[in-house]
Amino acid sequence: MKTTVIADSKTLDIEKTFECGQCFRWNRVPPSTGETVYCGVAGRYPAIVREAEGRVEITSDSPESFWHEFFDLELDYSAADALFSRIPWLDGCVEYGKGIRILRQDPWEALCSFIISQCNNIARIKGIVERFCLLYGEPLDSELPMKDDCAGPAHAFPAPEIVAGLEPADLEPLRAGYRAPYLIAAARSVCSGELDLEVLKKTSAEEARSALKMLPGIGDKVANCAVLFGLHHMEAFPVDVWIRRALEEHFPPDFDPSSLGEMAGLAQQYMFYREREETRTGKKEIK
DNA sequence: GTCCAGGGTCCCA
DNA sequence: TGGGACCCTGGA
Repeated sequence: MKTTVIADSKTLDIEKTFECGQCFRWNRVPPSTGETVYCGVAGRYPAIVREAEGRVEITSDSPESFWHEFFDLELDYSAADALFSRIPWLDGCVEYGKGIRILRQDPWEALCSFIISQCNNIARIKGIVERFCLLYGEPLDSELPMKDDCAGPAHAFPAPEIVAGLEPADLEPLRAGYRAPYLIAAARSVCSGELDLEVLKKTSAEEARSALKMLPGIGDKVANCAVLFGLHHMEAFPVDVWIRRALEEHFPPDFDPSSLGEMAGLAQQYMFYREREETRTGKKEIK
C-alpha cells in the first residue's frame, strides 16, 4: 500500500471527473478541511483519491502507471480545448469543465453501467451497480482503510463469466427492473466470444457501435456511452436528455456534433457537466 | 399519500 | 415517425 502524487489538480480535477456522469463506483467521502476525497474501485484496485493543496494523490496497491492510464493522463487535451473554445457557449463549458478526464474504464463494466443507466437517475444507477458488485463481484483483498460510505471490503465488478450463468431472478435483489435480462444477454454474448470488447477497442467507433447495438436493450445512447467510456473512442458523442436540451438551446438546428472532431466525446462531457451543475446549483431553471 | 421524471429501447401502428 | 410499455425510486 502506498500513496503517490499522480497529477496537479489543474490537470486532473477529481470532483468534476467523478461527478460528470461517466462512472458510478466512486463516492465522495464526507469532507474534512481543505481537501476533496473520493474512494472507489478501478479494475481490481480499490483506492482512495485525495486532492489538497493543488495536488492529487492516490493510495492503493496498484502501480502509478495504472492510474496514469486510468485517468487518461497521457493524452493531451489542450488542442481539443482550444478547438472547443472557438465555439460560442461551448467555450464556457470548457472553462466550467477544465480538469475533467475521460476515464479509461473497464469496457465490460462501462457497458453494464450504461445498460443500467437507461431511463434511470444517477443515484439509483449507483445503487444498482453497488448491489451488483456486492452480490456477484469477487471480494478484493486490500489493506486500504475504507471509511464512511466506503465501508466494508471492496468488490470487483462482476465478471461476465459469472453473470452469464445467472437467470433474471438471480438479479432481482439489484432492483434493476427490466434491465436485468439485458445484463445477462450481454454477458452471454461476451462469454461466447460473439462480442469481443478488446477487439472493439481497435476497430472504428462506428463498427464498435454497430456491434454493441446487436444486443438487446442497447440502442444509440447506451452504445455510444460504452464506446466512449469503455472503449475510449473519443469521437463518440452520446446524446441524452441533457445534451439534447443543450444542443436545442445553444446551437443552430443543423449543428452536427461530429464537426467537433476526434475528441467530440470530451466536448460532450464538458457540456453535460455544465448543464447538470447549472441546474443543480440553481443557476438555470429546468424547462 | 400521489405524481413524475430519470444520461432509453423496443415494438407496433 | 410517434406513442406506449417496461421496472423502480427519490424528490416535489
